[in-house]
Amino acid sequence: MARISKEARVQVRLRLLASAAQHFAEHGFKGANINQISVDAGFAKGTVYNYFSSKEELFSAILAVGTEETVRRYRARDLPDNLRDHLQAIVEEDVALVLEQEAMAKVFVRELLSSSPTTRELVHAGIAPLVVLVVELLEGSQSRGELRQDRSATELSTAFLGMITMAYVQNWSSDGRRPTWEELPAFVVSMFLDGALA
Amino acid sequence: MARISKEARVQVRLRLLASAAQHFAEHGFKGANINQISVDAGFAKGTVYNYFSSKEELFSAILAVGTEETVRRYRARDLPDNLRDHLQAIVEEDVALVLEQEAMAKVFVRELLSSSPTTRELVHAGIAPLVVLVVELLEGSQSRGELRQDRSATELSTAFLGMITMAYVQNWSSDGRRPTWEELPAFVVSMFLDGALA
Amino acid sequence: MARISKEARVQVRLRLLASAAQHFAEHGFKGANINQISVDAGFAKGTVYNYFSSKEELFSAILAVGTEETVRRYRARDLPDNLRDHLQAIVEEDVALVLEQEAMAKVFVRELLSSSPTTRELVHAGIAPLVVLVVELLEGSQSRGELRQDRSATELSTAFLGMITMAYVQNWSSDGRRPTWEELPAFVVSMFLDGALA
Amino acid sequence: MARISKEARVQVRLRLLASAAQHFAEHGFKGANINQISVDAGFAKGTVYNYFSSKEELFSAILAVGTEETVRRYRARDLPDNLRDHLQAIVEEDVALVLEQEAMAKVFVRELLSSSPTTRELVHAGIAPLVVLVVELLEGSQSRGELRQDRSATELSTAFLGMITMAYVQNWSSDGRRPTWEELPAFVVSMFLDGALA
DNA sequence: AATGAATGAGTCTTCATTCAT
DNA sequence: GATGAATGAAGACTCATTCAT
Repeated sequence: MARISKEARVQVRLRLLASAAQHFAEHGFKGANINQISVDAGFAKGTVYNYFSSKEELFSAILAVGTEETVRRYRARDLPDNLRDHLQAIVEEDVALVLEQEAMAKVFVRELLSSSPTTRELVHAGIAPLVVLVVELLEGSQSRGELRQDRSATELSTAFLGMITMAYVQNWSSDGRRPTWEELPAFVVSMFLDGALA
Repeated sequence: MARISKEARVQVRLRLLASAAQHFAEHGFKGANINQISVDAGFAKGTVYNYFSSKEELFSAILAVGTEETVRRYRARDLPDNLRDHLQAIVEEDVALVLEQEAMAKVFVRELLSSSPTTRELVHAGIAPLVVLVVELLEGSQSRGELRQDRSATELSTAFLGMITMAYVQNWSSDGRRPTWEELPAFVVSMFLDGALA
Repeated sequence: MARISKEARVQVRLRLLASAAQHFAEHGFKGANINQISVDAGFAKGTVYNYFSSKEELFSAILAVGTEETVRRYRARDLPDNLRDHLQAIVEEDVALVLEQEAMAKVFVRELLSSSPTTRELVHAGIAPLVVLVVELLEGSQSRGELRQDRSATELSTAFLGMITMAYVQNWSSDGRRPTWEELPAFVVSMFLDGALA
Repeated sequence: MARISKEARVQVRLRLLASAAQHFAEHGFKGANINQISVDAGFAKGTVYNYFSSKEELFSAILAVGTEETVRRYRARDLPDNLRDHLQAIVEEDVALVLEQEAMAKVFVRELLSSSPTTRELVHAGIAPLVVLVVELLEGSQSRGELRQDRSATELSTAFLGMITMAYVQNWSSDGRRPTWEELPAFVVSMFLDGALA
């Protein structure tokens, strides 16, 4: 019974994580209710504790999912040697993932300002893969003279990721009106590279 | 200890608001502790309730401060007829205010994603003055052909304000390393108008 | 200024007592709010404490009013030598007083079952004058052979006062429909003396 | 400690109700302490909330017990066709029940004057079965010409039930001296039917 | 492994009481 | 003497966590 059991265990874990992400996204860490998370995942109150030893651990598990998958999917694509296409591919893959895991994405944004050092580190660790990828990309471009040099690649990446994040927030806050998820990648990349000037 | 002057009452209120902003910013609405807010303001735990009838009302009072002051200070300045200077003035004044009221600013950012409709409305109402100002400015510029026309002024303002917000978050998260508060306005405006390309 | 001052003090005290009776009657001892009592009496929060040293003392002062006045008014009347008329006079005077001090009367009834020994004693002391009067009256009647002898005058008085009390409760609970205050004395006395049989 | 039997759950509920009745009877609704109720029932302070969602609901549950059982027991008896015996049977059964559920009975009496409309309605609903029974009995007697006709059956029932209630109060207040529980039914019925006259 | 009853620390809120003005 | 700001004990209620079944 081992294998099936193991597989089943993973499935239960995923259901719990999905439910938890939903609650943490909507109510914050303190406001989320562990028992309700369990119930909404289709189990009884205590069941979370068979998979996570505490609320903190459950929360960490969500942040641990992170942006690795975004990077993996981006790398799996075959792209022309062109910064604009690469950046757009990144945003496209991130949007795709955010749409799949909307709740988890919201948790990240929500906890960006958390005071708890632990939480902050988890958030930073979670988005690190994406940050590293973008910084490397921009550094390469800078060294080829394609990008402005008055700002470090790190600063530029902050602006880029900031624009992505705020586009998400805007979309969530406006119930998905503008920019829509489809046009979001092109919009963000264009604003980032070309600026607003005519 | 009765019959303190009206002025004294206002001062107490401000101390409570400042303490509350700090706590809400650090721990979120649910995580903030009313008693601790009162104690950290230098009073006994029950004292908040002499000034605010509930945690909700205290929270609302913070968000009600809003961005009116930013707009007011911006309008008080005498600026050349130049989009770049106007945008930079806005960011400068906003940064100045954020530095004065850092905790309150964090509360806004933190609650952007709150699920409670009430909270979300309060946040939107709080930043409305700034949004209106920026949209008007960009619309004027668009009509003079200075800005790209493929995006609405509203979308462009989202990008602009998003970059400001994320620059704040970045600064807070990195303990003020880069971009520093001083160079932040020029950085944001340049990225917004000129883009990252060389 | 002494005399006027003294008079004024008494008036203030009475207003506070009246307001307090209202609150104690409606919400019970624990449920009554001292500050509200003061405000409803037309003063500021703390003012009660210039007249009563604690909630307990204020409460006691109400119960101390008692039934002396009922007895006094009854004795002031010139009545034929007839048990029925005497009993009816007692009820009439008590009803008159209850109508004047409805709130205080309700406090008595409400606290009949209070567990606090102090309160219970106060209630008993308050109604003692009336109990004594009725018992004496019934004893005299018994000694003249007018009343049944199988029950002590004390037991009979319990029945009599109980019927009065419950008639009040009934009247209050039914918003004064039946029995009305006017017909109440005759009804109670007749039920007590004659019974329900045809 | 999960999955206790249904029966066990009912037992816990009863223990909580008994403890609650005690507290509400002694201190009134506002004065009763939920935590203490739970502790005195032998549980931790929060346990009440696993069975009742609020203090109000717990209180209602007590009043909901009502006088149905008294009526049921009375109807189960085989009685001669005689008003006096029927009335006495009612009081006997009510006394029996009051002795079993003394605390709950006190709650009823205590809350008769409560200002909260909800509470008052609950009390009235609780005693309704008994009121209906007595009124029907008296109406039948009146139609057979056994009872005085100058008062409605409803008014007469008020007097009867009022005498019962006050006999209880008297007994509780005097620590059970007179009338004793045993002689109470005969006393009340005799006073009600025959009056005090010799 | 899942359940859900029990626990008890923790939090919002009320309010009797004090006392500076 | 009146005021009402400040206090802090107390209490209703929540919920993360434990653990017997």
